[in-house]
Amino acid sequence: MALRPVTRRSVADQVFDQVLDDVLDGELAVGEPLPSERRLAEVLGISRPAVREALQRIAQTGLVEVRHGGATTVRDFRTAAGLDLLPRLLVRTGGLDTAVARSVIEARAEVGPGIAALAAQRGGPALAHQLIDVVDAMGGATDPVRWQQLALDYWDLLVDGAESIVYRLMFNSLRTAYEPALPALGALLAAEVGQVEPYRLLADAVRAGDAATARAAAARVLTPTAEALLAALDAIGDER
Amino acid sequence: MALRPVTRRSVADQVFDQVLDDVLDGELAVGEPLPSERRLAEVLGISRPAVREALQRIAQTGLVEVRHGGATTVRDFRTAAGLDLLPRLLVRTGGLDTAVARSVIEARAEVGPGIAALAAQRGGPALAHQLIDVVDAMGGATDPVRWQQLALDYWDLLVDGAESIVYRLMFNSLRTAYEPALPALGALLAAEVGQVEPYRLLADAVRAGDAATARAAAARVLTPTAEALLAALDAIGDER
DNA sequence: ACAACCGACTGGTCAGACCACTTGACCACC
DNA sequence: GGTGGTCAAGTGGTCTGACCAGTCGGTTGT
Repeated sequence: MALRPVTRRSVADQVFDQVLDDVLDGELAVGEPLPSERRLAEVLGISRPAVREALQRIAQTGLVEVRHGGATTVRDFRTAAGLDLLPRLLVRTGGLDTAVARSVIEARAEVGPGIAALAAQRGGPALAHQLIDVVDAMGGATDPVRWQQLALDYWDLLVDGAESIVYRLMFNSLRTAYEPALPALGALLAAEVGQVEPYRLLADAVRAGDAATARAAAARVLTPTAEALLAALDAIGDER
Repeated sequence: MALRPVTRRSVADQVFDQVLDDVLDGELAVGEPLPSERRLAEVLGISRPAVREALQRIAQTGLVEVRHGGATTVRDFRTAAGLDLLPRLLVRTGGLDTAVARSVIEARAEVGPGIAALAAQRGGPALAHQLIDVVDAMGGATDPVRWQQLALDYWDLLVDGAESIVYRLMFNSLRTAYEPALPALGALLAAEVGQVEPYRLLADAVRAGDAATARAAAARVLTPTAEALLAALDAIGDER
């Protein structure tokens, strides 16, 4: 018996999603005014405070601009949106946006080594010890999803060791986008299960405080996954 | 007579800032419940809808968790916050957080070359032409702030050329944090004004589609600024 | 032609009420 | 001792209707 928590979504949540999707899909052109709060409330059959909560949250993400006395207008998300929008761009209208997914994989492969280098400079043996603990756990994992979660834990430690708030925040944003997709991705990444050596080598480089080696080792950790995922995305693209 | 635009901040805005600061400063411990909406409204002397708008916006950033029927609790921003929070972390309680600033500079120097490499692969001569236009404009600029704004425009083009939504969003977040500080930083970066050669070399590498050269050229573009800023931060740290 | 004005419309705020949900205490039962 | 039922208090969710505070565009008077 597989029970799932029931989801109860608030009215404001639904408005938030609906308007956000319309903005991202381009149904509302950039610069175009949204209907007034009163009108939205009437059309949607809800109260104005509920509409306002949704609009204020959207304004918080930077996708619309609310001006007292004037109309609320749509902004260009390519210049206005921040990394927090990534999860919503990655999975849209039910499906996975392959262009966004490619971009995530690229960024992961590009930024990861830099994090590893910083962690090697700053983490020291204490960090290496924690990393090895995770690697040992990975050695015992057989489920691909479980494996990937441990890999995320590994990177979490690495990001901590880098002692960089910017990388920490980047990682959080990427993880938020990446983690929900894990179950769906599990099968694709089954081949990687058991390949602990690259992770161990990276931990060794961290212990030695060798930034250059850590950078190279991180690349070897990330490349297989990146290639597997990009190949899978190509396959999806072909069958369409 | 130097007049500045008057700032009219809405009640909800003020509550938003106040609660956010309390969370970031750790005055509200992680896991701790916030006062109830009714209580907050009473204490602050405002209406409940105004409080709600503020809390919902904070929840949107991930810093608190609102549960129907239960208390609203504080989350750990180190694991819950995304890159959008960066501007608020960079300038806090009036001053610049030097640790955050260091991190921004580091990340900029680390991520920039990757963007340049992608742009070289994908941008081609068309992008290079646009870049050269900006470089020419930089050649005529004498004001440090103006110079830095042109440099941002240059990077904006490069990010466009990289055709990566993730880098685009990262850049937006970093720019949002960086740009407001520009006037204050202007003087520190005066020495860089006129050094257009690195920018021109990078544009050439983009025209040639040479990713490796572009990567190296980007490093040469970024390093002087990074070193100047880090030195300035050291000076600030010393005088305290 | 121009400036001042004014009305219609927009977002901002308030008050008070009721609904939906969580929590914890208490109690009856097995 | 553990189970489940019940209930009250407190919390967030929503609604209504009103008024305040800005913006905008047309009208009016010069």
